[in-house]
Amino acid sequence: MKAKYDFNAVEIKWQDRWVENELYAVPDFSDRPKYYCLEMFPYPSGKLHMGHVRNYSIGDVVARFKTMRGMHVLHPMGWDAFGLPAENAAIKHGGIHPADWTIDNIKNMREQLKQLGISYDWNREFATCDPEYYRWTQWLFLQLYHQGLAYKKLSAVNWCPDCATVLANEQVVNGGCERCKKTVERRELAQWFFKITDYADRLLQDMELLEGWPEKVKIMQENWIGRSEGAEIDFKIDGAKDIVTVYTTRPDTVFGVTYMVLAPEHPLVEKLIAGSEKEEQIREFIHKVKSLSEIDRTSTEVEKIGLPLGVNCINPLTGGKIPVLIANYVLLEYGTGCVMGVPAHDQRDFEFARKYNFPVRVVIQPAGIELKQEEMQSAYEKEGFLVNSGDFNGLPNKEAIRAITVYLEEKRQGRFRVTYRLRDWLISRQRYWGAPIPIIYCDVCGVVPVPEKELPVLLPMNVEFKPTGQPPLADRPDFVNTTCPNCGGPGKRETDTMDTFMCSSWYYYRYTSPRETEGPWDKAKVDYWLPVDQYIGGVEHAILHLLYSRFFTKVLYDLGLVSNQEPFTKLLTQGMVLKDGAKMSKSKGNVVSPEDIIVRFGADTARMFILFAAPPERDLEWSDQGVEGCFRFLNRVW
RNA sequence: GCCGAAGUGGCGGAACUGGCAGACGCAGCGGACUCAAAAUCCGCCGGGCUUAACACCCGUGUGGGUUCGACUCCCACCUUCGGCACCA
Repeated sequence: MKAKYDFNAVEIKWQDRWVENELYAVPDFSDRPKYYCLEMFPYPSGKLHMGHVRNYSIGDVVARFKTMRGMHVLHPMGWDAFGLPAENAAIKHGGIHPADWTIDNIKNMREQLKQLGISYDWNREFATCDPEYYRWTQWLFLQLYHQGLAYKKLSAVNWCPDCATVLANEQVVNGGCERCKKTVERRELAQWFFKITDYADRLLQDMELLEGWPEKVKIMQENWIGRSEGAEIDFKIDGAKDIVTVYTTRPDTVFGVTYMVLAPEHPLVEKLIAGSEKEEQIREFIHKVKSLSEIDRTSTEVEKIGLPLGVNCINPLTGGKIPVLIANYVLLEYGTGCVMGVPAHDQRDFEFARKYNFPVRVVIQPAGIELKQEEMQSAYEKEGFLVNSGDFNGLPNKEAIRAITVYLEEKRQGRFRVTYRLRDWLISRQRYWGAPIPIIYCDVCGVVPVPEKELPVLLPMNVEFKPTGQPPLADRPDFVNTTCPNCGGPGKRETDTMDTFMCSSWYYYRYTSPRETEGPWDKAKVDYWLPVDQYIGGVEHAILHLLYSRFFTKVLYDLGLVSNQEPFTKLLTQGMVLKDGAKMSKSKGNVVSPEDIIVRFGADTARMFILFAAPPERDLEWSDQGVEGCFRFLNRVW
C-alpha cells in the first residue's frame, strides 16, 4: 500500500529546498517575456487571516502558471508597515514601541507566508517603515512639492476624537471613523494636501486604458471623481461691489431663480452681515451649523434650514432682485459654495421654497402641457422649451444651457466650468508612526523643504504615545528644533507625518530595485518591469489605494521618472471570505485561523480549498467539510 | 434617491458565443471491506408520475416576450449584497 500523505514532511522538505536553491529569486532582466504579478501587500497586523491566504494563493497560482509558460516572472512581497494600529497597540499595552510591534508582526507573518509556500522572491522584501524606504517617500513628497502639487491650507478637517487625529474624506465612513466608527467632528487645522484634483480629468479619461480592470471598480472611481459640466454665474450684490458666484449645471433656468443660498462658511457672509442688525442671530446660526458633526450636517434626513441675510443680489439676465440667505445644506467645498434656487425645476429647491414662501417661477415648459406654478405639486426637472426667459424663449432647454452660458460669457458675467466631486488629498496626520513630512518652518524664509541630501528625516525612536491631540513629534524638542537649510537660522520641523496611503502609492516600483540608494528606483529596471501585469487584492481598495496609485503614476510620468501611464494593467478584486454568511471578524467570533488549518491539513489543503470553493472574484463561504473534502482529495492523489 | 452586481438541488457552485441544466466538491442514502468502528473503495443522489426498465411531465427569483430552441437575449417587477449620497 501507498505511504500516508505526510503533508508536514513534504511541505517542509520542499520549502527548505526552495530556500536553499533560491528557486524564486528573480534576476533583474531576462530575454524571456516579463510578467509582473503583484498582490496588495499587507499591513502587518499580527497574523495572516483567510483573506490574506486567499489573496496570496490566487497570486501564487498566476505567478506559477506564467512561470511554467516560460515567462520571466516578478512576484514580490513586502509590508505596508506604517499606520495607526501599531501606535494604538503602543498606547494600549504601554511599553511596546510601535517599531518593535511592527517588526515582530512582520516576522510572524513572513513565517506564515513561507509556510503557505507562496513563491515570493524574498530578496526583494522591504517594509515601508524602513528608513531606506521612507527616505524615498519623503523624496517623492518633495518632488510633488516642487511641482506645486503639495500645498498647505487651513481647512475644516475630519477629526476623530478617539484616534485624536485627522481623517481623509475617504476615511470617513457614514460620518464615522473608518477604524473605530466613532462619530467624526470638524476642526480647523493647517494641513498638507496633494492636488489630485488637477489630475481629475486624466484619471477619468485614462480609464479607457484599463481594459483589464473590473467594470465595477472603474465605475466606482468614475463616481468618486464625479465630473459635472456646468457654468459659473456672477450675481452682483444689490447696493455693493461684491459679487456672488454660483455654480450650476442648469444655466437654462437662470430666469427662474427666486432666491440665492450661500454656505454658512462662505467668505462673503462675514462681509455681508457686518454691521447689520441681524448680525448676532446669524453668527449664532453659523456657529450652530459649524459645530454639527459631518454626519448630521450631510444627512439627507436633516431638515433644511435657511436664514435670510437681509441682502439682495441682482439676476444678471433679468435685472431682478433676489434675496440672499445662508442654509445648512449648502457645502462650501463643492462648486463655489453657493447655490441658486430654482423652485420650479429642482425638487430640493421646490421643497425649500414651499417652506420659506419663495415664488415658484416656471421657465421651462414641456411640449403640449402648460405648467402652472400654483398647481405644481413637485418641480419639473425634465426637458422642455424656455418660457418667461426673454430672448431665449422657445429654445429647447438643452440648447439654452449653451446659449445662455455663451451670452453670459460675452457679458463677462459667467463662464463654462467643470466641477468634480473629488477633493484634494489630505495627507497630514497628527500621528507618530508614519513618515515625517520633510519640511522646515523658518521665521525668515517661511516654508523650506528639507534638502534631498539630508533625507531621510528620521523618525525619532524615543517618544510618548498619547492621544493628546498634539502630534507626538511636537513633544520632542530635539526633533522639532533644527536649523533652516536656507538661511542657517533657527527652524522648526513639521511635526505631522504622512498618510500611509502615500507609502503604498509607489511601493510597486520599489520591488524592481529594492536596495537602490541613488533614487527611489533604477529607472531601467522600472521601465523593464512596469506596469504591473496582474494586480490582485480586495475591493475595499477600489477607490482609495488604486486611485492614489494611479495619481502618483501620472505625476511620476510627467516628471519623467517612469514611462508607464498607468500602474496596473489587469486588476483582480477577489471576494471576501465569509463564514455563516458574514465576513470573518473577531467581534462576530466566526474567524477560522489559517494557522490551525495548516497544522491540521497542511498548506496545500488550505490553498486548494480556498481556490476551489468559489470563483476568485466572488465571496467565498467557508466550509469545514469542504476543507476536509479537499484534504481527502489530496490524500487520494498522493 | 442614484450607480452597480447577483438570484440555479439540502449546501458551495458548473454550464465559454442561444444548443443534453445541475460539472466538481460537501452533506445524504445504499453497498463492499471489518468482530465492530474510523479510514478507504463502489453505486445512487432536483421534483413529479411511473417503477422491472424505457418513456413522459415540471424545474435556473416572479410575470410577460423573442426564438426551432432561453440559466443565457428583450421588457416589467421582487429580493439580497456592494458603492455613492443635500454635489447645486
